[in-house]
Amino acid sequence: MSSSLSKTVSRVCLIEDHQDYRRVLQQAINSSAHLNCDLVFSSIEAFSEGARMGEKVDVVLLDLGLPGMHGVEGISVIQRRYPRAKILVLTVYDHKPVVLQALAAGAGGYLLKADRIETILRCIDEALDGGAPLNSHIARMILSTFNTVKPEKAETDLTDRERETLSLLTKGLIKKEIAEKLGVSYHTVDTHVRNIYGKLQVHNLSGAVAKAIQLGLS
Amino acid sequence: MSSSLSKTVSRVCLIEDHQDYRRVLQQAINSSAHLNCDLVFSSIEAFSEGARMGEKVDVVLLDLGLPGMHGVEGISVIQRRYPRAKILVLTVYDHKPVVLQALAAGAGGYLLKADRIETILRCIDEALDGGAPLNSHIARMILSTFNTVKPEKAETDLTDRERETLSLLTKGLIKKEIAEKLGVSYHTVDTHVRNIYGKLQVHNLSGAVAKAIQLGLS
DNA sequence: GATGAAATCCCGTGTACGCGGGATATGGGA
DNA sequence: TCCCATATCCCGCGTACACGGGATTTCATC
Repeated sequence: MSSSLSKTVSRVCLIEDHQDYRRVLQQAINSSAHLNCDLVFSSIEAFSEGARMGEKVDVVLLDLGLPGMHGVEGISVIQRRYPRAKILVLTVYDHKPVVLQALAAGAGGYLLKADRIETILRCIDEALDGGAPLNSHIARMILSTFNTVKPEKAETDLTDRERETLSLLTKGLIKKEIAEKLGVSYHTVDTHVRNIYGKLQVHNLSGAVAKAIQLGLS
Repeated sequence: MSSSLSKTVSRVCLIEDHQDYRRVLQQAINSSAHLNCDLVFSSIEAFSEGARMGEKVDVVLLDLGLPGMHGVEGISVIQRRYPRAKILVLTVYDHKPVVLQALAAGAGGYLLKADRIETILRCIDEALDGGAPLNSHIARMILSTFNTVKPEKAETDLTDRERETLSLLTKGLIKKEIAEKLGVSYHTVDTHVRNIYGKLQVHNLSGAVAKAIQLGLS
């Protein structure tokens, strides 16, 4: 019904190694009147060879788990080739580190293969409309990174002075500097640090600093 | 068609000061067979008086811009009263600080009043289903906070070996242990660490570990 | 084949740290 | 009132670290 609106047809690029899924998705996209998908690749390497700069591409659907270069690294490759395209990750991976890496790399959305085809099409439209489509569970995962600033306070029964000392350690100060800053002797700081070791179950500064930051005590 | 499924009816609480919008929304929710909305308030204060602990409430739709206590602070009030309820912000505010504050406070989703009523109903279902419904533009805003976390990748030009060494340092290992783990001599590790100091512009292990974790090199 | 970056190895010196032992003072709770 | 956690201070020993000098090998790129 909208073939006359050829000006508003958006072009989708698909990078996916599973032949069957790729074909189904491509057909579904092409059956959408305002979408066109004639650029399909099965790896980042194939994309690098086949995709030409300056082509009009609006949305790239990118699988992670590809043979060869992993998708997360591929995001920057795609961005260089198609600076104006929205890159939507479409994968089975729902593990936090991967998700956050992909988003940090510049993904404009994150969908899961468990999503229905119609949902994916709707998300493409959402991306074209300036949005950032996210699978519900991915969205929840992202929100959880905002709340989890205070995860476990059970182990964190440090005293005020210990907390203060630890905070300065995470800034790279040495004990002597901390002593001066807090207006106490080196030995005091040393004792605090020892107590911190006991409570955090570490036995050197590196470990204490690592735990401190990971527990959000910085 | 599902009034017989009364067991699966979910209860929605609505906190909104605009009378008209509140009424329209309440009616729309109640016209949904599996949703029920008989708890409506026009401010956090009214909510505090009227809402009783222990009530079955699955979703709270919360306006920000309320008279009296601002919605963002209200989130924790609601959480204390209904610890198991999902709190969905529904407002006109789309400014980044407000959004991030609300999410950090524990909001389980963020919708805009510009969204259509049907969209809002769908988002309620999404929240009930364990998801985190976000308005497209809000989602995009959140993603943008991930991209801007990577300002200086110029400093992060560590070699593979240096990265590996740094990673083990963040686990609390000492140089000797790292040497054994990597199958090299202590001196090699020592050199790597020196180079890391130069590249990260620190001069002790604590500082290196702190920078590593903060830059996401762990 | 030269260049250079990366990874590997080594020595020596001075300093900071880890930890074993202490001690004193304060303040709140049993 | 006594006890205990907290915060403060001190000594000494052995070890790990920081940093100044070196060096060789590999490997890709020019």
